[in-house]
Amino acid sequence: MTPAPPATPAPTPDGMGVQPVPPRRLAELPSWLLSRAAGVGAGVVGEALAAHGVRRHHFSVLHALAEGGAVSQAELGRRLGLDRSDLHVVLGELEASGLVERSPDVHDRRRNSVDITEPGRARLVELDAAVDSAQRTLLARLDDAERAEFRRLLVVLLGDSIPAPAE
Amino acid sequence: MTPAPPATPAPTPDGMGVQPVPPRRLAELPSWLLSRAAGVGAGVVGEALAAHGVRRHHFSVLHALAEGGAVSQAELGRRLGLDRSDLHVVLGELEASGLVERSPDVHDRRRNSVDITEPGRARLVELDAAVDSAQRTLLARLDDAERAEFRRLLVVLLGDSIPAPAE
DNA sequence: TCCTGATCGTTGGTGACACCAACGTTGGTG
DNA sequence: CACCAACGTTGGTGTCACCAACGATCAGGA
Repeated sequence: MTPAPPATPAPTPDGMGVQPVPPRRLAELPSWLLSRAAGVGAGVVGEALAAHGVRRHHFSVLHALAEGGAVSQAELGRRLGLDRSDLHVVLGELEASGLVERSPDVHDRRRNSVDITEPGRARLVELDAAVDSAQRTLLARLDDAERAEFRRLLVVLLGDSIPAPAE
Repeated sequence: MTPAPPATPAPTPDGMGVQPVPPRRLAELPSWLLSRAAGVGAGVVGEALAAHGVRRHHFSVLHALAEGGAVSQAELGRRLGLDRSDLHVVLGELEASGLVERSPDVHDRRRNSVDITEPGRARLVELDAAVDSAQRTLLARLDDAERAEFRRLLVVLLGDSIPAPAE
């Protein structure tokens, strides 16, 4: 297929506005498309969250705590696929904002028990709405059936590499 | 929707090996799944390329040049959705490796005409093989029909936001 | 009991990638 | 000529992923 058109012999004044076309080979690569789509997704979601003063990791942490209750930092990192060191910073910021609480674990003094606060839950409600809106923006070009199938394929593709790609 | 299951009352000894489970809410978010999948893709592709001494941007640039012929740096950036400044670095590395050539544009002295070299084309053959292999790894859990549909959905989702999400 | 190894939180660093601001140079236009 | 746009370049910021090391703590076996 594609007998390889001998490279645009067209003059292509280079600067003009035919609109930029990526190399065909890249536009066919699943990994490239995936990276682009993820970039768009991170953009719209990040923007939506930034309007409420948080980043994506903060949102993830708040949800993990809201759903799973108080856990240690290490366990939190395991569930979200986040490195302990990165989590340390995120938790510091969340704690400074009063959205989470860190308290020493009475059963194991190595651990910090982290939990979401009431202000954290309140903030999470706003964030959820913003993120849902961002999802709609992201998936705007897909109909309902396509959205469902898209999500299904992503889940299948990821398989057990959720949440931590690292072995 | 989602009447909010009252948070796992299960004790969950926290440290134990049930395998980390991300919050349900996140596992349903298309943007989150997308980000994860893109991370996995970037991982396998990046690893494959690193074995040949290049990163993903180098691969993109080489392909753009191989398909489109010599172009200016700015036009290259437009086609690939890369910032001029980032491209500057990438081109410097590629030129140092002898895979591309920069020469002043005779018709417009502002521009550099960038083209791929013969060693560049040779390297690209290796890179293509490695990247194809990485795609197979990435899509291993999807059958042929699913892979086609997955790619189609990505293209539809991206719409005209290829290659530059930035307006 | 003591020793050993694993886990915890913390600190500090690296690399890839996206994006932005500014500069001097050059081209095109009024 | 004066002006603005585009070019390549330099230098910076922010997000995210990942890694190495430290002291403190816990659990298990000798």
